[in-house]
Amino acid sequence: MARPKAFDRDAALAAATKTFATYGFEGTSTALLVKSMGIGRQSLYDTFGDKHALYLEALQHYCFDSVGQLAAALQSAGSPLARIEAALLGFAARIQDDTMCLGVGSICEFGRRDREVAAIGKSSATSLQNIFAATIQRGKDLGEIPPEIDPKDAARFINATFIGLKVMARGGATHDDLRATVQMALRCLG
Amino acid sequence: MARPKAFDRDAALAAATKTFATYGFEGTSTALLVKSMGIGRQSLYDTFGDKHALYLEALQHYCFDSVGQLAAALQSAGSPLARIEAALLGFAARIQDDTMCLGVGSICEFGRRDREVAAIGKSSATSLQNIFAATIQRGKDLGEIPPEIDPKDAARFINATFIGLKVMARGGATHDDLRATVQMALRCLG
DNA sequence: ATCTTTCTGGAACGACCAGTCAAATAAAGA
DNA sequence: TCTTTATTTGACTGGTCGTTCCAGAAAGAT
Repeated sequence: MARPKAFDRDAALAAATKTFATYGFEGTSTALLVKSMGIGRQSLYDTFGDKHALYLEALQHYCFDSVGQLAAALQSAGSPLARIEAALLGFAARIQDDTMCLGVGSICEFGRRDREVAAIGKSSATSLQNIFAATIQRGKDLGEIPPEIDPKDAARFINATFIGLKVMARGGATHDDLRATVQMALRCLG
Repeated sequence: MARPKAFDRDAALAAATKTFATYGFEGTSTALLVKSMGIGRQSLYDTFGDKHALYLEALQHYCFDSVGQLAAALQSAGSPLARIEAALLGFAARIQDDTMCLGVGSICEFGRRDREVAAIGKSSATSLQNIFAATIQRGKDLGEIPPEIDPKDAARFINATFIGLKVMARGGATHDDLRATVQMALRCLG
């Protein structure tokens, strides 16, 4: 073994994630990445491959983390409806410092052109909707949510509203606007 | 007066709009614009200024048209709820040929960094939500929508879901998925 | 038909892009 | 301490970016 890396790989990846989330893939130059990650150019290429590979890894990592955090928030004890409300609002609040949700950003920027990006997006959307569906099922079991609601449809709908919230937050919507929107969405489940 | 332009300005602008909607601002090169618009390089710069000015004009035009079309669809006679459903589905269906809604795309790509882009987005979102609110008010008057619904909140919520639908369509959601999602959203108003 | 004004198309510009190379540096093992 | 191996640093590459210049072509006005 020889000289170890002088930077924290995870921290560098997190910085890249934030930069990509703010400026998009095409809007982020390698010079900006090098600067925001605080590492040398060659270190970037040695450690992460190239710009596209770095983007994929950032996206993968971001989606995995986000779904995990939302799962934790949704699966904790308490009223399922209240959990959903808190999870959506908590997440949307993080957008407001001018960074987009990288998952939504990647879909908007690439659509289905980039197969790898699309696969990550599709897979994490499925995971997230499964978690929403489980929470909704729990709400049905508890009698909070009426039995005629199909958990899969409702989960997809909640995800759609969630995406809309993130875009609105990116556009500068106030926290009050977001909260009122979430409360309207939850009416459907009540 | 001298030689008239050999191309249709509106058609060229429409082509640019489609290209921007597909690849985003940063993802669209002037070479691609020249090709997709079917005009010469110099004609582009003489007629539209520069790439950014062309983007702004395309965005403005697109938002104006879209809001107008949605207004027409929403204000036509018939059940307000059915009008909303048809308007949302009709619009989302147009996304599927791998072009994004340019309005949503611009917010996702730029956030609030570009003041002019943000202003267009904000203004057309307000217009659209006013139209939704009027339609919802009409639904209340007709007794289709319960009186405790606040039209402004409901309109913002419908817009959020609408944005989510467009992103999902861009990501490859099926028409059935979109329809089920719209129907869930309309439950909130019923 | 000629003039004048505009449009057109191709070549060219400097700036910046993503990515590479090689010399210099630093840490671990002998 | 000396070798080995990896990381770092910064200069550098070919290519593409948005934009402009220029010469030629075309159509209304005279």
